[in-house]
Amino acid sequence: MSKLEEISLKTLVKLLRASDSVSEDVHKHLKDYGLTVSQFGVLEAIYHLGSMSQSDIAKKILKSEANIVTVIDNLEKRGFIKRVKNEKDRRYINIVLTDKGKTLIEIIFPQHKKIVAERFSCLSEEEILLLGDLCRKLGKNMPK
Amino acid sequence: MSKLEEISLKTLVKLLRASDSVSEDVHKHLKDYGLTVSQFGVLEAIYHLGSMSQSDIAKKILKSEANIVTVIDNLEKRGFIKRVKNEKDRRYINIVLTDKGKTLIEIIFPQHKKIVAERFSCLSEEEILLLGDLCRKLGKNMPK
DNA sequence: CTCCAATAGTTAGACATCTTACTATTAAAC
DNA sequence: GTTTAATAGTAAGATGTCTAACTATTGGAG
Repeated sequence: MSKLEEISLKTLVKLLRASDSVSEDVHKHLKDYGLTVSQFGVLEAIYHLGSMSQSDIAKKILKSEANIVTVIDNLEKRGFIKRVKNEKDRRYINIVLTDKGKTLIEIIFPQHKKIVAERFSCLSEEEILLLGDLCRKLGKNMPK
Repeated sequence: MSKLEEISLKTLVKLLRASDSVSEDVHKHLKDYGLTVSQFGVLEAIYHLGSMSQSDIAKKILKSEANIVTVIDNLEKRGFIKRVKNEKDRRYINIVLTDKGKTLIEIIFPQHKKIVAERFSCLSEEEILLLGDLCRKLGKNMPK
């Protein structure tokens, strides 16, 4: 086995495990609010970026269109978001945060920030930046 | 928002996206063989480490005990592994690779290595090692 | 020795997500 | 303009995974 293949394989395992472990830790508290990771992703996206269509959301949180329908359905049932038809192009539906949804995300997000920072505190600031940089190089369609 | 919180959040997003993107790319070819990622993980684990119990496998591939039962069921149905009762401690079941399973993994694994190395080729050797190191620091129960 | 706690595995039921096929709407080609 | 292709969203069905409750087996405390 070539050396590059070997270190790539080992790094793959570490990357996937680190990602799993971090994701589990930082999303655990969502259960207290009955939210899935995807539901939180939707609320967070429209809270920070404003209302957008379902397909935009799908791209944003990397889930299939069909799945987003279910996620939005469930958030809508609980009154955290609402669907608003776009009158200019009636194919589009804008997903809008309700007051109830805004209240919720404003409770959860500060906790989330703290938990994430805590989880990354085993790395120095330089290491966190470096890790982000390497992930950006490795990923596709990455945020800046 | 504190600076450390901010860079931690951004790095979290990059880590999860990179991991998703890489995982999708390097596991795509498994569908050609009708294998799920978990099924491949089981075959690969017992191919390289020898037969082990279901609970060992669960720890190894980071899935729940209950899920491993299903994964093993499906691999067994297709004749890639078999269950062998451990006679010394009858609570344990050893999962053993069959000849058919060995043939399969010996076809898939070399392809897998190549695909992974190819996927990491946007990074230099030093960067891959560095990424692995940072992930190891960040994760829990990480391989060396 | 007996009983209790821990461990390995299984089953049932729930849920998130995926793929595929479908409808509705818009844009583009001719 | 009419037809055709592309896009947004939905519905149906399948699958992978989870939690919780259960059985079987083993080890340890008294």
